[in-house]
Amino acid sequence: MAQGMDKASLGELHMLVEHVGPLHAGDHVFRVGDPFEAIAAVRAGTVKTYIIDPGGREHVLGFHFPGEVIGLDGIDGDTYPCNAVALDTVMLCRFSFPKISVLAGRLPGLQQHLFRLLSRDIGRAALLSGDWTADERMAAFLVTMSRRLAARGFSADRFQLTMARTDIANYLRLAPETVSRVLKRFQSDGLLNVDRRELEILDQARLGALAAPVLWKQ
Amino acid sequence: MAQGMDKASLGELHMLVEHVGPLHAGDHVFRVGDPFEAIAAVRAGTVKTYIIDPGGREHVLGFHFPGEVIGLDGIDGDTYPCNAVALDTVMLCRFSFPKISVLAGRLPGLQQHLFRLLSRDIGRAALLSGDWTADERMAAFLVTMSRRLAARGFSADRFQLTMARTDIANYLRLAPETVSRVLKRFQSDGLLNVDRRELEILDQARLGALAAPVLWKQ
DNA sequence: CGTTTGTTTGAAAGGCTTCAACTACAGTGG
DNA sequence: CCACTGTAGTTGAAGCCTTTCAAACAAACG
Repeated sequence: MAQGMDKASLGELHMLVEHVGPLHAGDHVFRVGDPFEAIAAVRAGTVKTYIIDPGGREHVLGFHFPGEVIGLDGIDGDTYPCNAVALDTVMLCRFSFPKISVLAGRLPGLQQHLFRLLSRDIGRAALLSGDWTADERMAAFLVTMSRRLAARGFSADRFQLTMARTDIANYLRLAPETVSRVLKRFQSDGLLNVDRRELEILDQARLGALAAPVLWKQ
Repeated sequence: MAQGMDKASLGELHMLVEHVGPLHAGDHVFRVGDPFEAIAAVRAGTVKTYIIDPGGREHVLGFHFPGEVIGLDGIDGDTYPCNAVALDTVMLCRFSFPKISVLAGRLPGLQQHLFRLLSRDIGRAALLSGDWTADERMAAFLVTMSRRLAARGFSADRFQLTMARTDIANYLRLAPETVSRVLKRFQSDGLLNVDRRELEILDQARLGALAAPVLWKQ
């Protein structure tokens, strides 16, 4: 959150940061309809955002790793439009939105940063759209996760699938059975090793090639 | 663009508006890689935004009708990430983004309006995602188009499909043949009449019911 | 009037889902 | 420590929807 801002500005930012946590698996950060008051940055753990449609089916909107921001889609409205739940042990920083919004009026750097965060999310949603094959979706999911974790200092080749297969399926708009089958085939093709929720990517190059049609924009 | 703003503010806004047009079918508003300088509001006609993937396939990102804003996704970066082309005779208002951005720092109402515009687009992209059937997609497309046109004073029941079948197909991630077949079936089911690009919705209720699973969020 | 582009129609093929059953694991209480 | 129970994950077979391929057709344009 510190880009184009001087030290004094950062000082002001610290004034409106509230540290939250630890939350445990299953704890909710916010729920649909909760009054929108703050956005939050994940400091540790994984947060899943999702909605339940009228038919009772769950749609996973995204997974959020350390360094990433949740709650941005609440800005257009006075309540959160989705649920956010911790998948493991989670630490957060809450930023009061009214306060940050006022501050943004005085700090062009902050305003621009917020504009950019919002604008970026418009594009990110496009990952899901498109009629990709199950293989392409899964590869793109794994490559994206690997990159995002690596950007935060974690291993790009070994990490945990902190979410259930069902969550992955709901995120990728696939049946859980398909997720299972694709992962198995990827393993027998030597692309990766997967044991329960432990994942090791063996061939980033080939996996990236599979994901390429989906990720060419990023 | 006038919400929570007083007359003096509106006066300032008029200072940075530039009227553009008329553009004719096939004329581009901007192209991928053009320097991002402005957002634009459609005053008349239809604008299609799209990208060409490395395989040469066109992906239609959206259609934009009078009263709607294009170019927002350029904010995160210094060039436009997509192409915008006129589908018929188009009139535009250009808003210089650097200027509007500075002004937003002084007008909290404008800043909030921009935040909301951006935030809303994050959600809108979700229309495409989801693994809906061809019928559901087409119904949602027609209902959404009808509503948006009606919101601007046009007829909700009779309007022109200003875009080609191929464009609709690329937008809905369907084959053009499927678009053709679905429209034909809708017609023989008494949902609508379609003659070339002229469309009349005969049964908004049933069409809305078909689209409901896709549109329940809006 | 011929050519090009866009649209429609038909038949076959493919990929994912659905349904059903089975397996593995974690937590619980005996 | 071990059986038990419930949840999560895996595996197999059948079915369905959309795509693909191919061709006919219509409209627009020179």
